[in-house]
Amino acid sequence: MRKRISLKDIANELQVSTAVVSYVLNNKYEGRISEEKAVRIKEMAKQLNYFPNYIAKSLRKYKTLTIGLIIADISNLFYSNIVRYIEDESKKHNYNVIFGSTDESTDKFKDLVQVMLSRQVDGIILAAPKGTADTLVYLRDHHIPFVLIDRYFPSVSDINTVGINNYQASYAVVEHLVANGYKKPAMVTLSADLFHMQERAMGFKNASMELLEIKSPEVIEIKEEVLSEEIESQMLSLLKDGIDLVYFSTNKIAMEGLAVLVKHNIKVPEEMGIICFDEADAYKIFNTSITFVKQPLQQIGSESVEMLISLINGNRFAKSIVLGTQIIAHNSSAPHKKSSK
Amino acid sequence: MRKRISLKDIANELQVSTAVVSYVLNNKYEGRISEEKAVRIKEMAKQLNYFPNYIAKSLRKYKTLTIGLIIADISNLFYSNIVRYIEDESKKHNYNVIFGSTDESTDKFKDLVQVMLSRQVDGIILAAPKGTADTLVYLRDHHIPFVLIDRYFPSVSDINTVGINNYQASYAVVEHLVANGYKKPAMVTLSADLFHMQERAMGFKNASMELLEIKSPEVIEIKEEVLSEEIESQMLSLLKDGIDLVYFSTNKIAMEGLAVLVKHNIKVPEEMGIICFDEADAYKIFNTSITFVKQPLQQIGSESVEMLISLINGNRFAKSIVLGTQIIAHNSSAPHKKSSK
DNA sequence: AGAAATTAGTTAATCGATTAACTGCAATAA
DNA sequence: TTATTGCAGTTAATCGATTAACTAATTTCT
Repeated sequence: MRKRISLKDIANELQVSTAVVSYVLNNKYEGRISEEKAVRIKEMAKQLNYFPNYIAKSLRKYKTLTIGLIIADISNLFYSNIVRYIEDESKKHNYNVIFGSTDESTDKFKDLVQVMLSRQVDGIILAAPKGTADTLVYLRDHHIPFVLIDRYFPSVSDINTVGINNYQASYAVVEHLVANGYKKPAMVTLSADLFHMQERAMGFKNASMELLEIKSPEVIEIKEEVLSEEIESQMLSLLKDGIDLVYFSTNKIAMEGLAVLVKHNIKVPEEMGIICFDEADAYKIFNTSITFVKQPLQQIGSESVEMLISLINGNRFAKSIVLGTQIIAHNSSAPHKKSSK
Repeated sequence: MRKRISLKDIANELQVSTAVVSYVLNNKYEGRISEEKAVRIKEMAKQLNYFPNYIAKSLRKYKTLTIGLIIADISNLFYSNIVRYIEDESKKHNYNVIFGSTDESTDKFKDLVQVMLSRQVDGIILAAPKGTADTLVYLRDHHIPFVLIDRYFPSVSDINTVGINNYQASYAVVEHLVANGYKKPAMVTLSADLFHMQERAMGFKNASMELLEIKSPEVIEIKEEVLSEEIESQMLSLLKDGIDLVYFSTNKIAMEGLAVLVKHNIKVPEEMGIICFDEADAYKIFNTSITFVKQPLQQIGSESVEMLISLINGNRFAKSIVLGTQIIAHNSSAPHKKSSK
């Protein structure tokens, strides 16, 4: 089948040992091998179309130049974007990426970690699902380089993370909507098992209480599995209750929620203001331009790769990077009709 | 750092050779090793938390259980969906996926192929960009298992492909629009370097000529780099020219095109009917439900993996799988006002 | 009883590349 | 002249797992 050229082939061809060939092709031959021979070896390598066997290299060097990437779902817009940035940054450092999706399943996650380790990845970037603190502790205690992205596990100390300040992001959303005259906002979110989602909700709640003096801010939690069935009635009842702006906590929820507005021909922002978490190309086909919270996806990607590589290279200092978010204001949260200066 | 348990550790612990341990843990010990010893080895393996080193396994067995996946862009909806199906199917067969994006660049593609080969992937699933026929020939002639998806290279024979009939898909689009009373359709597509895109356009052209007796069917080609700038004027001039339906040839174009319709408040389908290629979750936030051509993404994913694995396992018969598409009819191409029975 | 077969293992080469430690030889220094 | 240094390589162990070929003891068959 596939008979690739090995160091030995080059060595045989030129009647030298494999050692010289290895030295030369790795440019570690100064003061060892004559320039003349080095040149001939390089030429022969090119002529035979030699490419090193990374598997053999890896076995010997204990480095695979491979990063494991574990996310919730590669087909999810948010992740596929981050993944692209991680891919690009990894390539810059000559690393490859092997990935897997958890679908937020603890079991799948643990399997994936084990698979990655069996394949001797040099490190792992992961968005861990709930209930996996023990795995993170295991990785940490075994000094396996990893970076937690997007998520937080406050119960696990001394780990490396890259993410955003979800509390603050939501707080800023409320500040924005208050500034634009909205008085009765609601948040629609997924049933919050994950800490960062809880933070996102807390930011909204606290800001609503503090800035709008709402005693019990409206936060609707919907289970992911029944999202598309339940969101319609929930949205309609929010409208009936006089909610003047809805804040969707993720892209996916936003799509479903906006679909309800379209279906019932609810005017945005006149009847209901809208703010979404995360950017989407698709927002532009909605009839009103959408205000959204923009996460620095590229930075999350590049910082996490850099951090991981620094860990791989022996850095032992736990570090958390918290990146800022931006509110990109558009018409869906434009100054409210009922507002008055 | 990371000191993983090896076969040797288990062997030392039990004062046996590594061979027995290997035999036992691979369940190849019937008639070789006593059941009693086998049990003790398995227990010890569990106790020491042994996991095999796949790098060593790979080097020895010439199999990495890894599939290389090369696509245009992982952050593109179409690919991220396919990738997810490929991931799932691969996992079923105990394969892992290592991937890379080409951005339709010939150089990046060739680099990626070389990287994959250096990493000794067992096979490659690829959506090759234009100008890479030579690489495909190289792979074919070196008997490196690979499956071409989505794209076609008619100049390269005897290769394995999984895709759809683009010509037919477009032809069916025209049949549909004719049945609904549209008379003057246009197609908006990307500048067509790629054969499958040319096919998509040809299907539209020929069907328009044959079914609508249009002498020179309107096919607007836009370069990807200037898509968002140019599409607006193009769409408006189509409207002015009395075009009654626009057929977008990809998801990305559709998003941009629909955005123009929203911006100018053009009524769909009254002023202009719409048909898109490919599904998108986001269509539901458009003010009219969208008619689209549905590709069998899951099948493309699973068939390509199965085909690749069959090649890896020694199958040498070139095979092309052409999957059917469906038109999912919605309001954006509903019977036209000017139409009459 | 002696040959053949079965059982229960061991030995050692191998996959491809790396690299510490060594060998000769020539040139330079003391 | 002898010792030291530099040059140009080679040798062989190693990474971890696999597996063909072997050994040695016991059992079965005729």
